[in-house]
Amino acid sequence: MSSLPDPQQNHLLAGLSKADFERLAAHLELTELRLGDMLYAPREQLRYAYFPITAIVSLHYVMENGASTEAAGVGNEGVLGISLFMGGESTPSSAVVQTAGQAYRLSAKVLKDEFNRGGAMQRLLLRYTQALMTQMTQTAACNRHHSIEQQLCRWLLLTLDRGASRELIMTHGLVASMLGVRREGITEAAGNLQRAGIIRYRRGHISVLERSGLETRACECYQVVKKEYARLLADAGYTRAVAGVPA
Amino acid sequence: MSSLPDPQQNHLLAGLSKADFERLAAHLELTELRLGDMLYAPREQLRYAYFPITAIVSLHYVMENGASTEAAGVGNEGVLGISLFMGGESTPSSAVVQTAGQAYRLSAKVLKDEFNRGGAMQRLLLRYTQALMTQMTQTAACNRHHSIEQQLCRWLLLTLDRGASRELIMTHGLVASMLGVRREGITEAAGNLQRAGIIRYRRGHISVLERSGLETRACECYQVVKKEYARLLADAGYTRAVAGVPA
DNA sequence: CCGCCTATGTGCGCCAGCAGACAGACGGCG
DNA sequence: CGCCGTCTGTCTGCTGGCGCACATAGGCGG
Repeated sequence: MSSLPDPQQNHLLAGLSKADFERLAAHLELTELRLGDMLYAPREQLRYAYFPITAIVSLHYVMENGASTEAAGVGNEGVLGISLFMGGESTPSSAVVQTAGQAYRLSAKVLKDEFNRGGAMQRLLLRYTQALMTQMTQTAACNRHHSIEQQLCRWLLLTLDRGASRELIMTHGLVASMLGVRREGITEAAGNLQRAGIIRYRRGHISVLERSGLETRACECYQVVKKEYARLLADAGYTRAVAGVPA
Repeated sequence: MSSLPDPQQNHLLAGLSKADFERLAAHLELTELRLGDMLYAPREQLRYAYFPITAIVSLHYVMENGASTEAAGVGNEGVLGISLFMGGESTPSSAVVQTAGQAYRLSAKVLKDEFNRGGAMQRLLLRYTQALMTQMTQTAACNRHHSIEQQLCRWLLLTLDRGASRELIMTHGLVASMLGVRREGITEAAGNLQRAGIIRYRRGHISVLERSGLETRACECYQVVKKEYARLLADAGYTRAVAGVPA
């Protein structure tokens, strides 16, 4: 049998003391998340919280006419199932797997009990939630004011920061549905980036060749979100994981 | 001397038990918020939390080039200063008074202490925060997909729900900066609504004549946000205050 | 009552991104 | 190896909202 991944590759779990972590460890169940899986449907009562290890999940809202937009993404820096401890138990938005991979899950009850102890886990979860709110605010502003190319760069950078490999398994159409734009818009923006030598792609794969090029072309939103995650989760191993955060 | 407004006009304060409320009451200070006051600047350490009574405050992000967008608004259903108990102590966005009025404020320390008691106040504040996140998500989606007129309708409705009078003290330019669009865009949308008899306005004032007209023209985002507030804050007097929430 | 500041109306030209329609190309599978 | 579904490239409009530049009009302060 293959060895299990270290749960502490998830920054929130890594931010716990040995004692806190071990209390939870026995309850963690490894799950494989496949591309496109819907972890939470709108208004559905949550049964588990998920701590991604290599998977990346997108929180997004789907409108009545089918159009959708991502409000935030969650990778190994965070957790899915905020509403369990916030008290709502569900949300109007859904959570869909954007990059297949592994995650540890915890039953709703265990997470809530741990939160209600009021210790380190509560503190980490709340700080993480605040970081998530920053990301949502920034997404709202970015949707309003920035070009598709800028947003694509921001999105790729955030995805890389979540520990994805340089080669994303991702079609233009899928990226488009994340950003809430047309597939053709992504094809065009990606074409520009490829011509500039910043990325390369082929049918369902996008490889980042020059991260710095993305940073140049991304809007300020990327840095704002990144810095805020670093500030709020400094003690959760985030700055260690994401190198080069300026003071 | 004039009598002070009842702090429990704020739904969060109204959701507390007598004992909980009275513990806080002694610390509440009435403040007058003037149009345009900046309660919190970006990255500034917060000193007070504010519980609006008649004032309405906008949480928004200002970009480097000066463009801005509101991510959410806060009125008597909520509180300003989330980051105090979430742990960040500040945010990258700012809080600016959108409708002048009164609010009670509480020092950062008192709020944090109360939150850390882990009682009803904690529960209310967290549920409120989740509602705020819903609003942010919806704003992100709305910014992407809906027309200026739809957004204007949504915005007016949310403002009315916060207990504003039918006559808002508000210029087109101010509304435009909230929604993050051009002033001319608001002039045009407002012109349409006025021609349809739904609103009337004159230099710096907007009166709502026919609320139902706004509801017809608003996008789904309004209902989603409204229902989610009602669901999450049912015990905070929200459903009492906002009549007609469908099951 | 006058003057001035600020809000509102409106008319450009412009462009990003939309909608829809294909053509071609890749690549997994039988 | 060949097929076919899916992904990508590219057209042709079209339109909502932008940026800019004014004209006009309220209404407050003096």
